[in-house]
Amino acid sequence: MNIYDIAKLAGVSIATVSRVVNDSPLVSEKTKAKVRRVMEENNYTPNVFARGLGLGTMKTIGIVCPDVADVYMARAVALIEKSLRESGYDCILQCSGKKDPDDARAAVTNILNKKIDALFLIGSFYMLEGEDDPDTDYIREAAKSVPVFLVNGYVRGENIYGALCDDRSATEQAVNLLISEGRKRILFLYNTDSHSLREKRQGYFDALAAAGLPIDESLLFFSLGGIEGAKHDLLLSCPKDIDAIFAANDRLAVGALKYAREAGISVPDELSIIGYDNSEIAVSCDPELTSVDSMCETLCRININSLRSLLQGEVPAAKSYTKGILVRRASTLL
Amino acid sequence: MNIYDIAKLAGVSIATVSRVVNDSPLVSEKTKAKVRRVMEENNYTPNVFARGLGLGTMKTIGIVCPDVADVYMARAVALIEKSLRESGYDCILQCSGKKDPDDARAAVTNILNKKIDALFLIGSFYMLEGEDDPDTDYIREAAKSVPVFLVNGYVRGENIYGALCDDRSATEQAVNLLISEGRKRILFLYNTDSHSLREKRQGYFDALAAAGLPIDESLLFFSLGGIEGAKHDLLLSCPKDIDAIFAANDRLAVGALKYAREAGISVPDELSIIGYDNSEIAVSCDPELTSVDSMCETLCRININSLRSLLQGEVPAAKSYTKGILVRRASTLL
DNA sequence: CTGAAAGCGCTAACAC
DNA sequence: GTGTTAGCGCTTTCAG
Repeated sequence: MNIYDIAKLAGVSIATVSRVVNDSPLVSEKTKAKVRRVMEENNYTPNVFARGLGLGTMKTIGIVCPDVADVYMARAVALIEKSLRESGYDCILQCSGKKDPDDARAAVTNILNKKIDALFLIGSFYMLEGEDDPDTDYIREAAKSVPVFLVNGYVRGENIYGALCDDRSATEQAVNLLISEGRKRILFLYNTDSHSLREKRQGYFDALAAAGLPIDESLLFFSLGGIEGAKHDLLLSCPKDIDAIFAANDRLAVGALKYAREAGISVPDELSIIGYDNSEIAVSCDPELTSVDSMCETLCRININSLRSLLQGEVPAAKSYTKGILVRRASTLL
Repeated sequence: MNIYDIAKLAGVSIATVSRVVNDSPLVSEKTKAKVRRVMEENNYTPNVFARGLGLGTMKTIGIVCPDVADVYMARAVALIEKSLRESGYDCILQCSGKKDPDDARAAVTNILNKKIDALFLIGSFYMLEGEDDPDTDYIREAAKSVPVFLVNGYVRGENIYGALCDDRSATEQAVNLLISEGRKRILFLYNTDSHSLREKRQGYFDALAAAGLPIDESLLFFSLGGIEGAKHDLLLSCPKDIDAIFAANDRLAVGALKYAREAGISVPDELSIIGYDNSEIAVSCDPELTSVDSMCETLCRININSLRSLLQGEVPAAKSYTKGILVRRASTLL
């Protein structure tokens, strides 16, 4: 059932049917009604490919992220998908993997071929070494064909928009809290090297410096493998004299909590722990963990609004910030 | 830059270019190389819409689920996306919402218009009252145009495939464990009414019956609102004489754990708790919870394999089962 | 307000 | 091996 069939059945030309489909004001209400009836009777829907060919768009947006199974990204995808669907867009999702930046490039190249109308990149992973890193040139390249939106990231370039959580100051704030509780030997626990991580580390340094505390490289603790991995690694080689842990994500923080339990260290009396992301596992554990909310939804929303502005011919800000919020729970003292 | 441009630049006809694009054996290696070079120099990629129009497919598969922000579905989407990408398919994702079955219908209708090559439905939500529920007719309707695959679900019909976790027997097994530990007043804690839930409830009844324990309607405890909600509701009105809780998902189980902590009930000494889904929060809490692994990945994989078989002209089984696995941890006694 | 006809860029049957 | 050409189903001038 195509536009010709409908035209024939309705006794009009295909041009008229097309106009009805697109709700053009150039058609009389009468013929509109007639054509609509025929379309419904045959439950006709226009062929999206043909439509795409003619129009050059199928109203889809591309979402690329390292891994949807990650709760943070899943939340972002869910929100973006929902919002953009309300504006009539479908979403093509592509997970690019968490390791190799080259895979990111391949993913972007691939999804661009789908002639999407906009591209969302989720996670600071795509930011690499900073806003001007030449390794992100593929993003600038992509931006030549569609607007690109970074959720918790920004890359300088024409037609590129991004929103960032100020991880640096949020971390500084979190570490300040620990310091204000009298903590002096604060472990920085992390498991990746992303832009976001570097910002957190810097915030950690900032807080220490402001308090006149020494920066001790041995307090930067790297551990892969999630909850179990962190627990295991800490049991193996955590410096014994620490009195607090700032973890770059909640999974690590829970691992730290389990380490403390197993090592017979009481939390928060002997050891304070702060996590990051304010995810469900931060409230599943016991004691519940203080955690920094990295404002995933807010970042998504900023980008979505930028896209909406763009569609209306307005020019949105290229780069926006939001503050992380420290959500305080039992595992810090005060 | 289209096929005509490339043809001109390479000094061949568009047919030849098309053949090169599709790696047809009918072209000499020499001209193939020449055309390829021109394509690369201009980094030409064929227009997917035109291709779709001619071929009737753009090699995309549709994934519909109630909510990707849910960890279970996120895992499923991640796996399906990854596997099918390896086979050259892109994925369109659409979240249909968790409440209204009509939204599911709308989502399916919408995504079908995209001329997808297959449809995945994630979650037993879509199964409604059973395999033959007329309210799932829209799925049978969809199956007339593309094969439909249900992850943890099945609907009887031509061209419909599904894989289910045997939630009934897994639950029975879990409740049996509780009974074998001497528990007699076992609360059944739940928050939805899906096919899967009904199976769990039945498994719960089975275990009680087999052990000669009475079925007490007051032990069926409904609670919305996740961890906090469950804790709150239990504090308010949990029967005082229970000695175990079987929770239909880990979130509820953790809520139960928090309830016990707050009510001063020791786990597992006075109260055993078993969760469902074997998710990360079941190992974030303390004590870690025994939980049933509902085999999300396995169910996805079965469906993916069915699709692959179908593409090769084989006829896969319409309905498959997998067993849930009881993962035992500290919160049960033995 | 409506219709005729020229694309949109590609595939595939058919010639050579 | 390669080229010609007729669609695929829709949008959009351009006429009327």
